[in-house]
Amino acid sequence: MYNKDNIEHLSNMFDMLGDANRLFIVVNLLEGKRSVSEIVNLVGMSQSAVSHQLRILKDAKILKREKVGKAVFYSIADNHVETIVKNGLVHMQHGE
Amino acid sequence: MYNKDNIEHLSNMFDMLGDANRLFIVVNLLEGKRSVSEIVNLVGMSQSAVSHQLRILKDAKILKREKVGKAVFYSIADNHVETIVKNGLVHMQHGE
DNA sequence: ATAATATATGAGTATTTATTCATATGTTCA
DNA sequence: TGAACATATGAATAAATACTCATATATTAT
Repeated sequence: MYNKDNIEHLSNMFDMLGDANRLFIVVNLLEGKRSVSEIVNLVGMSQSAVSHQLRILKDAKILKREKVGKAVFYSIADNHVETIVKNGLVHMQHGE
Repeated sequence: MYNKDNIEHLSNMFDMLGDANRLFIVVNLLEGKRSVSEIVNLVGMSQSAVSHQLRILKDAKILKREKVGKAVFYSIADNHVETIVKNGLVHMQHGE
């Protein structure tokens, strides 16, 4: 049977991806890092709301943060996240 | 870029799996169908709480329901769900 | 028909969560 | 230094959520 810690960890990850706005952000970051303002434009939420969500995603280690001048870039933290999201998308596209 | 409907659909799915108790139920069902009372014993929640969550999972088409006598069996609805959960577990087990 | 067992459900409640609004912080440029 | 820009943050609020408790429904057995 499966390790309960793994399950809890995985459920946290799914929980982070279980919000359409957050998932939309993460999916867009599959193509590479983006600044906060780029993300704001893509997702169509307020700057504040985006910033709050980015903090949540960073704290959960779904995203990582990198500051360049006055801009801040976010990108996907590791390839586990990337794979899980990509796998999910593949399954969505194949009907049902 | 990715279809917004797919993303929303996928986020719903992640949302369903984003609760440790629900994910624990689903993971246990990877091994096959289980009755409600079996699930109650496995997960250690009250019968009522389990029943509520099973209904949520069934409505979200994560699980399907099958009645046999006075027992009700739940099982994973389709192999998309199965694959997403299994992939997730694999990634959890390989460190991070 | 009644009791026993299995599951479901509705109401109520407490907690979590996502947003907004206002403002703070940090950085570059004039 | 001060204005302009980019991002972050705290408080407040509204909505969603996961329980519990009590009870309903359905099935089987006596």
